[in-house]
Order: sequence, then structure tokens, then C-alpha cells
Amino acid sequence: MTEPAALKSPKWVTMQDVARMAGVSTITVSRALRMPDKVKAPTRERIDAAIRALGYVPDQIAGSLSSRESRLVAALVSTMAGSIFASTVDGLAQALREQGHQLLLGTTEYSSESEEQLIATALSRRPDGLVLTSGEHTPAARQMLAHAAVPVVEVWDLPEQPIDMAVGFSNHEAGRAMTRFLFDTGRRRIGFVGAMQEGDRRGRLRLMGYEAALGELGLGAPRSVADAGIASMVERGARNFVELMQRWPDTDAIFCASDSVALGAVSEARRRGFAVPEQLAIAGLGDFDFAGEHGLALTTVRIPGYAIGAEAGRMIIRRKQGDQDTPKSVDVGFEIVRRGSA
Amino acid sequence: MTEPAALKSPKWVTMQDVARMAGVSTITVSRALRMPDKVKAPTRERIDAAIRALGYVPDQIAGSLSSRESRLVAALVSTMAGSIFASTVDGLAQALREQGHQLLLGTTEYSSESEEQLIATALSRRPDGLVLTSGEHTPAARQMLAHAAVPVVEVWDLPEQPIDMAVGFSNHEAGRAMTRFLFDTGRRRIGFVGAMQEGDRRGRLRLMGYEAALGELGLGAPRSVADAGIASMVERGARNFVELMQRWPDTDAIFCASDSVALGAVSEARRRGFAVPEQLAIAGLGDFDFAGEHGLALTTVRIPGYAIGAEAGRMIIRRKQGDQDTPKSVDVGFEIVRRGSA
DNA sequence: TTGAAAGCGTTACCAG
DNA sequence: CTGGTAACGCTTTCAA
Repeated sequence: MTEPAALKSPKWVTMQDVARMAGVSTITVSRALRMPDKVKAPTRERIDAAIRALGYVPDQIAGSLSSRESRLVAALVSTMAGSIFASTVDGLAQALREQGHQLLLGTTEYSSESEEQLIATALSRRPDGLVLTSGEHTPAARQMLAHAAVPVVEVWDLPEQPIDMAVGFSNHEAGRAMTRFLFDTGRRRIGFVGAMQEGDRRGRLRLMGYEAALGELGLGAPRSVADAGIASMVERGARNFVELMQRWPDTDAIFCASDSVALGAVSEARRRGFAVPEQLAIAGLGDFDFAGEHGLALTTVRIPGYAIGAEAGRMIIRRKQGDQDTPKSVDVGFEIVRRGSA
Repeated sequence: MTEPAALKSPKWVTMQDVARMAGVSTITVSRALRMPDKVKAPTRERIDAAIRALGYVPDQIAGSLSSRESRLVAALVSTMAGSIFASTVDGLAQALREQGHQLLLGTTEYSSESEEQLIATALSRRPDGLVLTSGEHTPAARQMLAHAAVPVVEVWDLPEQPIDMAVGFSNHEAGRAMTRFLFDTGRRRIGFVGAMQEGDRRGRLRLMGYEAALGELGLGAPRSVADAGIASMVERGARNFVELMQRWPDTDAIFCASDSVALGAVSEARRRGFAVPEQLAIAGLGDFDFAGEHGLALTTVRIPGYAIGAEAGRMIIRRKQGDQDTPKSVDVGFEIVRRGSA
């Protein structure tokens, strides 16, 4: 009850106020802010002085409504936990800021709403672009996005039928490449751990790449364990590892769907007395923070997550600026990084 | 060149269009959307039908300008990489969505702009609240925030002079508690690793807590190593570990400023043949993803990061709704979790 | 180089 | 329960 006035009228300084103080019209203030060259120096200086004196902060909401551009890009990710999208979001935020745009972040995992709902909520901000990490979309969602005519970038995968644009790599090839790498280091009884049954397109693709390599190399039937009901990837890695070794005790190498899964597998393996990598090679995918040489020293498939985010941001901006030949699909590739675990 | 029209006029369906189709005025559509009870059922149904038929998505920009509420909360974090704020952002996003709000995320680390600039940019969206992770603020920044009269929540710390509200824990107490815990498990020559010289208030506080405990327990002079120029926390942990053991070879326990630092220290220690925890106990802080029992099994100070984010979101909403007695400061506490490393 | 007027799409405020 | 009218704070467009 001490400051009802402040609550009732958190009155922002408006462009009008600045204009009055500087003795010009609002449009001139607007110009001084956005195209300083088009305003005579003395005028501009008076305006700048007024802005500082009043502590004026432009109202982007009004600006956006008027100019019909929000300078906002929305990104929808499952979770930030688990390291997967952390650097991608960093890269995206960075690229956007460099271009004077901001990031609207939505997380989907703990949400009961459908993807359509989430997309609709994002679209209600009239973003200049949308970054999607999910990989699979309902026809309704696709239609909604087409209808909105907003640049869309799908990341961390290269869908055959991208909604609009995509920045990522071939998860299938990555799975195949690591399997072949393990083969090249002498392993012959290679298992796979950590893909989920459903809603995990990327994991499934990695698994399929692994299976393809197995076939090409004549390594026999796949040894893979998947499951649904486990919360964390690390725990999944630990549990699936145990199951895999029970079913195929002579396994000499395990490729994990991600570094988080690999962390669980490596930890459980060491706990159970397996010598990693001598007795059992374990490899991951992602090259997450903790996998580096100063940390777990995990042999992994490095994915340039930061670059994915940055490129996605740039593509949206370019498209927005009317660039006709923005690439539809950018393959950032991957790289096998051999460290201590395989 | 196939659809220049679509590019030139990504014409959004407006409330006007819906109103026309349903044979009502726009304000009735608006009401049907926001207060369905205040609209007669048949009318509402016609409106809903029109909305679906036209694929209408409300324009929050216009709505915000008119209602003077953005339903947007801005969060400024240093980076998403490094696991620290991942679950806090998840918690925040989740709490906000439950209340019909969205998250505007800004990262500061790779930015050359000052905090003032970043805050100003955020404020230009007229957010309903601001979540700050930095810990230290220039007088200009504080003034700007005061001027804006926007709810502000500082997280992961409990400043003595919060700008407005705070959700966190005592970093000093946490440092003290872990040091005492190490003492209780029999360690007497305890080192500290991983605080930066500057711009790292929380790390400094943990170090001070460690030093305080040392004094109280009569454990002699601090053994701490800090440095500035290392990129990743994991690498810092590895490097500082080496330096610490060179200067004080008889050290029998190390408390690390964060789990990332601890990961580096543990890894380097094992690489150099130290038996962890028998010969050398190593503890971290944070209870990050990778530190769990299925992973590194790191003894650590668990910080409820998700809860911090969720509570911050709720506080902003409550404040916005005019709750007079929103707590100024919420201590979420911490908890020592003993696992394999100490 | 500057300005006046007309929106942008929605919601607040009053009427009916 | 429904609607008319006037904002909201800025940018666009057209003139001067």
C-alpha cells in the first residue's frame, strides 16, 4: 500500500516526451534512433540529450505493431537440461543479437500442450522466424507454419521433407561412421544403447546407421537395447548397458545414442569392473561439455552445436532480408573424435 | 519467385476477419477468447468456428500494446553451456507457461555490450519481469531497473542488497558446509579450486565460506588456486588441480567451485594415479546432470536449480497480480549429497 | 531535413 | 450480453 501510484502508473517515458523536450516531432526522434544519418547533427544531439535526461527506452511493442516486424525469433526445444541444445541456443542467441534480434525460448518436455498449441503461442508473437528441434511434426502443425509464412529452421537433423530450411547433419551417417570407426579399431561385437522407441527420430536414425554398418561389415545381428520409461539419459545409459551385457556378454564395443547415455554406460561399466577401453570400448555422440579431454575424455561424434544455432539464426535473418537463395538445407557435418574411451 | 505475393503480403488473419465471419464485433471476439463465460454460448460457437475456419492466431503484439502487459518475462544468463542454468531456465519456462507467459532469453557471455545495454534491450519489450543471474550490477543498471518499475528476481544467490527480489541460497554457507563435511569425513588438508578472480561473486563467496570453515576448524592457511584465462570450467578444474597439488602435495581433499570444475579435477586426478576418494577426496557444487549416481557419482552440494527457476517465475507472476506480500528473498537452501568422490 | 496524419490489431471504457 | 469509440506508442506515407 506504500506506492499504489507506482503500481498503477509505471509510466514509461514515451517518444512523445523526448520529442517535446528536444523540440521536435516524434517522427524525428524515431529517425534519430534508427537512421541517425537522416537527421541533422545538432538536432540529433538535442534528441540524444533528451533521451539520456529522461532515461527513455523505446517501446518495441509499439514499434513492432507499427513496422510489422518483431525482431524476435522463437525457438522450441524439448529441454535445456541434458546438454544437448545448450550450445545451440547459445549460438542462436549470439547470432540473433548481432543482428539486433532477440530470442523467445519455449520448452516442450514438461508441457501437456500439443506442439500445435506451442507453435500457435509462439506465432502469436509474430516472430520473424522459428527454430524447431523436434524433428517430427503433425500435418496440422505443418499447415499452420505454412499458413503463417514464417521462416522455419529445423535443427540437429536433415529431414527429407523439411518444412522450410534445415541445419544439421545426417544422424544416420553419424551412426554408421562411428560403428565403422569402432570396427576399424578392431572391435567386432558392437552393441548400441540408448535410443528410445518413439518420438526420437534422431536416435532412431543413429540406430539405423549402426545397423546399416553392421550389415555392411558382416558383423551379424544388431545388439541393441532401448526402453521407454527412464527419466535421465545418464540413467538410461547405465541401465541399458547392464541389460545389453547380460544378453550379449561377449560384446567388445558399445556405441551410445548420445554422450549422456555414454556417461551412464562408462560409469556403470567401470563400476562393474570392465576395463574401458581395453576390454570394452564405449563411444558417444555430441561432444558435450563433460566429454572433453579434460573431463570424461569420451570418444565421440562431435556435433557443432553452437554452429548449428548460429547458422540457423543467420539463415532466418538472411531470409527475412529478402535473400532469394538462402540454402534450404545446411549440412554442418560431424567428426569422430578419438579420446580415451574407445 | 514462385510466390512473391506470399512474401509481400504474409497477411495474417485479423480479429476483424473473424468478427466479420461470425457476424459480431471485434470486441466480442476478444471476449470470447479471453473470457468465454461473458459471451453467450451460441455466439461463442460461431466465433470458434470462424477462428478455426480462418486459422486465426491472435496478435499478441497488438494485444500487449493495448492492454499494457506483454506476458513476457526476460531472463539474462551468461551462457547456457556449462550446465549451470539449464535446469533453472527449464523451471522458469515451465512456471511461466503454466501462467500463460513466455520467456525471452538473453545471453551475455559472448557479448561486447554492457549489462546496461542488454537490460535496456530486454526492457524495450516491456517484459512483465526480469530474471537476472549475474550477481553484480552497475549503479546505472540498478537505476535503470528501478526507473522501469519492473519486478526483478536475482537468482542463484542471495545478495545483501537485492535489486528487488531474490531466489537462491547462501553461497558462503554452502562453501562452509562442504568444507566442514570434508572435515567430518576425516580430511584435514583441504584445498579449494576454481574460483575466478573477478566477475564471479558466487565463486568468491564459496571460497570465502571455505576459508571461514578452515579458520573455525583450525585447519591452517587456505590452499586455493584461481586463475582468469581459461575457457571451460572443466579445463580450469584440471589445470588448477595440477597447480594445487604442486604447491601443496599433501592435500587430502579438494572442494571445487562447481561440478564442472570438479569433473576436471577428478579426471585429472585419476589420470595422474590418485585414488579418489581414498587418497584424495574431491567434491563439487551444483549436482549437475553428469554428477549423479549413474554418472560421475560426485559428492556435491545439491542446488535445486529447477526450483529456483520455477520459484522466480511464480514470484514475478504473483507480484504482477498485485500480491502485496510477495517475499523479497527466498532461500531454497542446499544439501550435501555424498556419493563416490568424497 | 522535418512534420502531419493515418494507421498497425488489439483491449479499455462506457453505453445500451 | 454486445458494441462504439478511443486509445496504446510507434512507423509509414506523403507533403512541405
